[in-house]
Amino acid sequence: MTVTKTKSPVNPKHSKIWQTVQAIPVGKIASYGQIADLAGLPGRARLVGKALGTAPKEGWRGQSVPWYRVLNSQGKISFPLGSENFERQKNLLQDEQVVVIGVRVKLKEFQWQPDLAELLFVLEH
DNA sequence: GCCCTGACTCTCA
DNA sequence: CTGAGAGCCAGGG
Repeated sequence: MTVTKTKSPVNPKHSKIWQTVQAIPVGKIASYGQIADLAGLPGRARLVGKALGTAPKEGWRGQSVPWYRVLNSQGKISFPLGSENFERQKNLLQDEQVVVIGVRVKLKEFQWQPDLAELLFVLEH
């Protein structure tokens, strides 16, 4: 039969990224590149940023997408200092006991290091 | 299809 | 630490 042109409202790569981001535990953070790798999209860190920007505010599959737990590879917030988004992200992180010094977080202490179980969970989705 | 832009990252100075 | 340059890829004009 003719394939009815169902307009896909959701970019599959984006939803895959959202799911991966949802696996980040409370109080932990991950980098764009790290999420890209876990989502099976190595080298597409920039895509992660774009995906988070279009993430449904209502959440995905019944869960909110914790976009604020994603920072750049240096552990720094990727929004211009002083912007609304910058403040919003910083506040949300601090609400979860993540220490933000200036524009940065100490990766040594807060970067998410998924164990095998968490890894498999993400890969299945 | 070309050109520019961006919530990125890595390397080198 | 800062900055420049080069990869990188998806979107929009």
